[in-house]
Amino acid sequence: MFHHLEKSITEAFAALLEARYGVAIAWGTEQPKQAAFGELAVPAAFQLARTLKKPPRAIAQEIVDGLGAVPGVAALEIAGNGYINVRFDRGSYGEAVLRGDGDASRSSGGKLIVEHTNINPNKAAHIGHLRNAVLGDTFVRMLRFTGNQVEVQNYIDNTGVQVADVVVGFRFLEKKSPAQVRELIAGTRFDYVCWDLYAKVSQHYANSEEAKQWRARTLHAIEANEGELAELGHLVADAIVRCHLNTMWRLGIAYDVLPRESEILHMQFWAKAFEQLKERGAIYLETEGKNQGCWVMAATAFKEQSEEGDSKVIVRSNGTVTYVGKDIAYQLWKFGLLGKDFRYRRLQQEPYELWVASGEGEEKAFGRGSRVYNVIDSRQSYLQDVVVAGLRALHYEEQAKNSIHFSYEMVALSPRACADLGIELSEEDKRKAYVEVSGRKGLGVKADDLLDKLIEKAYEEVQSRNGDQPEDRNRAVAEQIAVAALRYFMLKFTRNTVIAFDLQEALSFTGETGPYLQYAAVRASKILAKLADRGGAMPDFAALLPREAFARQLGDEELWQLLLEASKMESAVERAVGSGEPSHVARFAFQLGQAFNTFYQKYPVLDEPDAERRAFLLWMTAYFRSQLERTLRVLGIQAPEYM
RNA sequence: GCGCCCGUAGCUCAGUUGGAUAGAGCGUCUGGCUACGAACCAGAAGGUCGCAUGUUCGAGUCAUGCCGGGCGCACCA
Repeated sequence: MFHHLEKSITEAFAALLEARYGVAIAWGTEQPKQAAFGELAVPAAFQLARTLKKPPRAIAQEIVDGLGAVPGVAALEIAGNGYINVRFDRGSYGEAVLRGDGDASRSSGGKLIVEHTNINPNKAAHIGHLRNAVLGDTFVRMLRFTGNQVEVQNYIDNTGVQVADVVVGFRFLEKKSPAQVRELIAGTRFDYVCWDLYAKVSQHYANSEEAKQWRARTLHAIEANEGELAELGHLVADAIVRCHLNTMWRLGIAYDVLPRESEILHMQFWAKAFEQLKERGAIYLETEGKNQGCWVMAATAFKEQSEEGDSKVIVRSNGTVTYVGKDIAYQLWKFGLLGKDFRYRRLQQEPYELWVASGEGEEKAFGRGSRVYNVIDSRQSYLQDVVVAGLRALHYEEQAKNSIHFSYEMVALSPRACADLGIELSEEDKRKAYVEVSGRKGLGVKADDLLDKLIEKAYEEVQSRNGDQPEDRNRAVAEQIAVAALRYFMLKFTRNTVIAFDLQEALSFTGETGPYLQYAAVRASKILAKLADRGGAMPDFAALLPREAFARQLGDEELWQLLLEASKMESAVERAVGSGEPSHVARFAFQLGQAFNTFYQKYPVLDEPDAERRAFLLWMTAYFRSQLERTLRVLGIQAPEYM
């Protein structure tokens, strides 16, 4: 509701400023520093003071006089040096919230594509991957909440070096046949087995020339899709993808489609992109220097300052394409610009509808987005710049502008967390503020381990408070709490903050955490449940609470502030979409939880003797619960029935 | 060397695109369960917003320069 009224007030101001001063820009509104100043502050007079050469206060007075009555506004006050503070008409505001004004989400233009997760399918997912997936999934939920059509893609690099490394481990170090690997897949935590094997292989490379040849051979076999090595590659990648999908689904994370590197390769996506790039002069064949014989893109395309002859290799001198080249082809496909498409087959084992790219199968309308968000960590910003430059060099200016690198900083481990996890650190690492996770060194926290640990801890808590409930029910609640704790922890930091992962902090259920939010929602539900227990029915709020009743009840300053906070949910999500910051939704959710807990503490709803007040407090409770649950849903957190 | 990011309370972090008296969680200290469940609430202590210039009515926020830290800058992905 808040954003609804805010918008109409902003428009009223803008119309007046336009008519009176010929200023076309709609000055934004702000939150007053103190709640006592009112609900909105308009600083327009400050900006106008410069051009009009008049004191801001005098201008503010002119604006207020000229504006007259604005619907929904009780008073306009001039404060400080020239702020115009707006006070809402509380009665009509309450009535409008009850009616549900402004709750409907608007829909916008074309389809948005969000690509996230993108984990190499060669080992278990770790906390770094979790940040990517949770950020991406939450952003998707935010976009959908604000009425956008969104397609979620999870790109699978099933033919890359990392998969090859694990195949090398199975085939050459452990001498395993495809049949034996199949047994491992069926009988073990296969992603965990590969986690260890990958670290072992990486170590082996350091002192073995022979191993490096194994790698080259394996990579070639996988790319050509021939022989036992290629078979092993498929086995490993497909099995690990399934593990990743399971891990992510535990957190409520789902995808629409899995484009795969193998199809990009075998369906000649690159060849098509290569034609375009050559044709339009986006890349050229280098004839001299260190990159002689390579097709390169000039650095001037993607760098502000670049040295003479500086360039990025797209096609190697041996004719093979680099990762960036493939990524350009893939990005073109996402916008429907490639002139080629995948076929798809449905993955039957998944609990939701999911399609995977395939050489043959059904045609589907995936891709063809109007805007593309790539959730990729900030270390790859250079490569993302090159991809965008590729589009620009092909004269796809519009699509280049709509290619958004949704970047985030890495998750590292605090030295204390390493100690907690029994990870040995070098003297150098111990002195650092944090230590980078490394799959090659096997250094990190597996996503499922962390989740299991959280569930175990949550279960103890739930069990101690709800010993009378059936065990499986408590178990389900514990899982919801663990997911909330984990997701909230990943979301509470802004994207460009390096998270120094601390196990003890991540395991905490008190303070600014997911469970805190769930607890507020549970408390709200409990009041309403208790009402039913005592034989009371939910009143007809519309009949009991006319505008005058709202005006009376909301005369209580504290209750007014609480209602105001709850009604800001929609505008909080919209602002967060605008700034591209899921953490803003998380932060709002926490404030909302705090507001409800204050309400809960101060106003005993069911014991309220006055009939109108009781109805009002009950309505507030129901409204709070609804807003809390809606916000949690955007964060991908469930509200348990009890906890 | 070049590019990007960061430096705010003891610790971990916010700060709504330049606005009014810089906030939260954790930790510390004090108080609150005869319950709509205390995974909570109320309160206290805690700040030279890295340093220095500048821009203007106004700077944690913008510019420049330093200091300190991180990450990139492959014919790897």
